[in-house]
Amino acid sequence: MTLSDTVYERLRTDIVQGRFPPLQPLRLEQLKRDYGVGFSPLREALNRLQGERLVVSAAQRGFRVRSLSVAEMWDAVNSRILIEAEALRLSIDQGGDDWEATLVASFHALSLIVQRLGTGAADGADTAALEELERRHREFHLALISACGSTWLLDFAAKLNTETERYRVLALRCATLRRERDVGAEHRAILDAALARDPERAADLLDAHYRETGHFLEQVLQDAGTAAS
Amino acid sequence: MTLSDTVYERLRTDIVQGRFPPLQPLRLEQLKRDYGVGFSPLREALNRLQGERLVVSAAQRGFRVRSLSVAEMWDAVNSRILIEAEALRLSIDQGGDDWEATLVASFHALSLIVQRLGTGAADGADTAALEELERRHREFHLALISACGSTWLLDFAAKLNTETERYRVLALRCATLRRERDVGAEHRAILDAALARDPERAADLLDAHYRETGHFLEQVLQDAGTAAS
DNA sequence: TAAAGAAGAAATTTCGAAAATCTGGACAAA
DNA sequence: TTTGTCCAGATTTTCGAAATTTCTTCTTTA
Repeated sequence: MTLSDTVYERLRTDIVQGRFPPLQPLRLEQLKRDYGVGFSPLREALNRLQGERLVVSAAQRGFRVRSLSVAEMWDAVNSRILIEAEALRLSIDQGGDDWEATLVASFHALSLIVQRLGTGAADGADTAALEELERRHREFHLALISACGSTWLLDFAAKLNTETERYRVLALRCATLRRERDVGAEHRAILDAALARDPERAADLLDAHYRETGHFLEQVLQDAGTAAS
Repeated sequence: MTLSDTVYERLRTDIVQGRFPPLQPLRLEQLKRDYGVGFSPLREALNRLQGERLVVSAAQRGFRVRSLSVAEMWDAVNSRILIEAEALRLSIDQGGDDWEATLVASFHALSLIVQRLGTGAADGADTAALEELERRHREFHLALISACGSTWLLDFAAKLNTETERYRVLALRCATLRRERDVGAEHRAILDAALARDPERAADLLDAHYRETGHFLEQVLQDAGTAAS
């Protein structure tokens, strides 16, 4: 693990977590001090983040955090539906026993932490638990498509996941309203369809799941926007 | 335009054109001499190329050109079909007069150079003309999907295009057999379906076009493989 | 002979200084 | 007032040396 890799991951999470506001210039001198590294690993990390579309750069003008908007959120959500629905169909077609095993396991791990958070401490307070929730959520959705056999689709899905994660984090920050629908039930339905080897039903459920999440995020962002203005 | 950008583009074309054999380590000292630049712009360019999956890297072990294989080619082709077919449907739905204009224009430009190459000089000799053909071919396919309104789909399509270009270049290098089918007619059929605003027919034709190209590339690669062994 | 280890060579990675470029403001000219 | 130019400070970008790690080769040992 090189310094570049470390800085890359730290910058990545800091951007996804919204530590740097969108469109804010990322000053190298400041990052140098904050992360305690030289220019080289910083610039290498930023160049990689550009490929993931987390930052944008203009020649001689350095790097900025990429913007956020409702329109861009829907672009990411729709693209994600297209790619993950197909990857899920392929996984259902090609996945073996080991795939089913990791699928059930990751769903169970997700259910456990959802239950714990639902019954346990106050919501929003325990950031560590929320990060663990996000991690297991990502693991479950990754497990669904992990047997698709396409490195490109998995690559694209990962990029779109981090992109949409930026919006989920933002929603958690400024969400006063609670989520009405039962996301756990949606996950279970997708799992059931996958285990039943029904590609079309599974893909449709995944589509609806992401679309619902998109509507939820849109509502939160708009409420936050009007509340802020 | 910074030095990093220049080096990035040069490395990119050199890799796509097959100047560096797949899996060969890219020695920084040698690249430094070849391109006449320091370490910094080189490493920045390589980090960006990693995001496009043209090179791979291992910690403390530098960069290598990514491998080529028939299986990976089909992965890229199938992913490309999924993404560009959807982008084409969206373009047909949302494209205006200006879209149709650039579409017709880019098709015409492509037809011109195809005609010139067909009747003109010996095939394979004029590399400049072949590069221009490749450029216009890319322009036409980009024009088809340019009105889709999704930055993510356009981004993915661009990456997959350069990936498949690696195989097209390879095929041009070692192809002794000539291509039987009329690619120009396929392009015209796609153009007609797009102008007729028939999304399903256009998507199906695009699908068949890329699939056919995939079969062609597979055959060339296998022939080259058996001929070499 | 095979395996393990050490020394030397080669390559990558990182750092900070230096060069190149941009930004904003002061000042002059129209 | 507006427009254009030039300078100083700030910032990005590039370079080559130094530090770190990996690879190679030779030697030793069982």
